[in-house]
Amino acid sequence: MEKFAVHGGMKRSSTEDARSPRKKIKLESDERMEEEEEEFSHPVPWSKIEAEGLDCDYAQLFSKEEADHLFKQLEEEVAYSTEEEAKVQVFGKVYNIPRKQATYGDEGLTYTYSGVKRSACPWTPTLEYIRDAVTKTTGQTFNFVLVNRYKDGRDHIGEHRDDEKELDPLCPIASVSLGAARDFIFRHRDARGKQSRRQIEPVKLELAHGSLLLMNSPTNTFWYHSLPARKKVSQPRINLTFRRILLDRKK
DNA sequence: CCTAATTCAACCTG
DNA sequence: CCAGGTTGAATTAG
Repeated sequence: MEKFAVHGGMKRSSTEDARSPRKKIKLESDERMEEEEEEFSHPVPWSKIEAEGLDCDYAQLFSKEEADHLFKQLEEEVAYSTEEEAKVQVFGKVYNIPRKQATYGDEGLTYTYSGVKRSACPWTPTLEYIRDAVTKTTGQTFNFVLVNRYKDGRDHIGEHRDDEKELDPLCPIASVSLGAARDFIFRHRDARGKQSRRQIEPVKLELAHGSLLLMNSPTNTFWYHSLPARKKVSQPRINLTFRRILLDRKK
């Protein structure tokens, strides 16, 4: 079978990379974090992940220490939907989703997940901090984040595309991983099903603690992705997918 | 008529 | 042969 895609390779940032140890994160409860100007560009080595119709960039955004701290903060701050609220109905059957979810974002934004519309909670300090770190390294801005928490290797998500109508199709989706490393698998839409006319290998990654995966257009048009169960994983993982949601044109 | 996310079973691999 | 991974089929209402 195919090896996992190689990390490290070409870089994307213009600067001469080199891991400058980044400043420690301090999240004092009432202190608004002001980022200094010198923090504006974070030079981070990127690896490019490419296939037909697939275009992703992967980087280690946070050091282990920073990522540990952020994980802890999120464990305290994030309020997930209850099992009751998160039930999903497909083909007439009701399921508990095998993970926990929360939605945060700018005021008034709503997110629809398999028919259920929920409004975004206001940003927490840690989520804002991470959002801004992503913006600094990518130049992209986001108004929404979907938080998924996988309590161990049995929690997972099946193959899907992030093709919700309300998403800005040209804005990349930025996926930040904290906690246990998990496999992440892309499959081309034409390579699925019994008599798929095309034989396209899946693209497999491992998403590390503190990493950032940018999924650029048109990846989501052609490729499904999943986070499969991994029985040997016993620790939790929190995934943040930052998105740009188009504002509803109110009539 | 079209669209849904998950479970499960069957097959594959080490 | 077992455990675990991978794939595809099944599943129903609005």
